[in-house]
Amino acid sequence: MPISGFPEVLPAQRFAELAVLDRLRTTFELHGFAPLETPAVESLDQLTRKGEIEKEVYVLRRLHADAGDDGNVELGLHFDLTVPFARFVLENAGRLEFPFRRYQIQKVWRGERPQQGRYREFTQADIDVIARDTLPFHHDVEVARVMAEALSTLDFLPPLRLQVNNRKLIQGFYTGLGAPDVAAVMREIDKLDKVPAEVVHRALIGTAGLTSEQADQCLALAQVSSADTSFVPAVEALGVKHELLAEGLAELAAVIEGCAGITGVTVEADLRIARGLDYYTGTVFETRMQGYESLGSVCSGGRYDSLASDGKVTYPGVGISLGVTRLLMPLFQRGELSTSRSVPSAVLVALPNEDDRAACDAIAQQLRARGIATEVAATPQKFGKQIRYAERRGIPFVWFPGDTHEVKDIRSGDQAVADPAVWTPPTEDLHPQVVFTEDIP
RNA sequence: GUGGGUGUAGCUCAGCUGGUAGAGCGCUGCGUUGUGGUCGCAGAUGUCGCGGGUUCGAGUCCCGUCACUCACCCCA
Repeated sequence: MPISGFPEVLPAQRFAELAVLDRLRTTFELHGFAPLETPAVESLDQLTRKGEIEKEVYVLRRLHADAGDDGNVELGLHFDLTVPFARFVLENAGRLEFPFRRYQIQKVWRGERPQQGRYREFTQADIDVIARDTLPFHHDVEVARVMAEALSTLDFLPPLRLQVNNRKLIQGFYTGLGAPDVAAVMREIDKLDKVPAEVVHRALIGTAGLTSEQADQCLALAQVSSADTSFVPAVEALGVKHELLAEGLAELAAVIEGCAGITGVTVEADLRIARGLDYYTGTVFETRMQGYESLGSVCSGGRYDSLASDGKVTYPGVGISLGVTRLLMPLFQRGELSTSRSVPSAVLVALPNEDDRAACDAIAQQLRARGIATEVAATPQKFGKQIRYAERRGIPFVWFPGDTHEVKDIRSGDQAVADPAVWTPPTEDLHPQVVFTEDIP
């Protein structure tokens, strides 16, 4: 049994995961994002630079470390890809062309207690755009759009909703309303997922120091959501006025408009999204998967104006991070996502006799040369056994060598004469196909 | 870190107030002597998580421990 929180991915599942990674990569690169890989290990200084001691970091240590030579450089495994990226940007600022756009798909580690959808080792796929001094707002739109497009290529997943909000908008709203502690209001509003509105209402009065009317207003704002820009008049109707609010509204509207026309993924403004107390300063993202709401967000991010700074120059950025493991493992566990077969082979060449192995290998080579994944039967068992071997693994075709070759589609039972120099399986059988099975009775 | 739940065959689980360990699925073989799936017949597999205690006797009761799992916290 694998160690809890360190998922083990079986072949059929791994095919699905690789398909996801391929599509993400393709989309990211189509939009000009450059690949980057940073080390799994960073100095503890770097990892905790933002004072985020909250995150449980796995530290790295040699089993046989010399007692005397304690080399007091403390190392840890990275817990996300944004912090290492910020370090990378600062170190390479002189060599980079800004705005710098990169994608990064890597494992990260967090020493938390694992549970459904929460792992200690998992894969994240991040895209970020970072600039020197100032980063034009249209990159917020770009990042949202690229991730939404990437997600829409994952057509075998349950429906996804990319929910967008803007910290300026809610901050401006709460400030314009006269809230004494804006951060406290956000913290309480963030609990609306799990706590009934009445409880949040009481907390807004008790903990965040609002009047009952102000609390009503905050809850009213949190209820606003729309997949188009109709949220703008809805917010304005609440009657609160503030410069930041107006700015945030305009930005959020721009993101929603910029994502218009994307199909397969719902992109909507949802004014309850707050993203805790992170480094986000404007646009914020969260993503939920239908039927898997309890997982929380599977893809989050936002605008951070001051994540990276060397004291003189500040590098503002905007990014979004997809939790590939969180997205896929729960689907695997419920048996809703799998692959048409557990091996790459599209063809099994039957082996009549051990003496025929060389001839069978030659047939396999002919097929492989044309891109058809092929294996030769391991032992010259009865053909019934060899067919069953293929069936168990989901291999769709069994090849019978002879004076006239024959190939059998073991799903239909159809068998026909074939020439290894020209025969090709249907395109959909060439590679394992990712399949989403609605639900199992 | 805090608080619940669960550990029995490869998998899903049953096993009552203690009395020598079970089902379904899967697996292997045969029927079907070189073309699978259906069907029939036969067969194999367990340190009952681990350690201790109570008892004539513990899968069952008690204590400890480990693992898994769920919730809180936090988040992908």
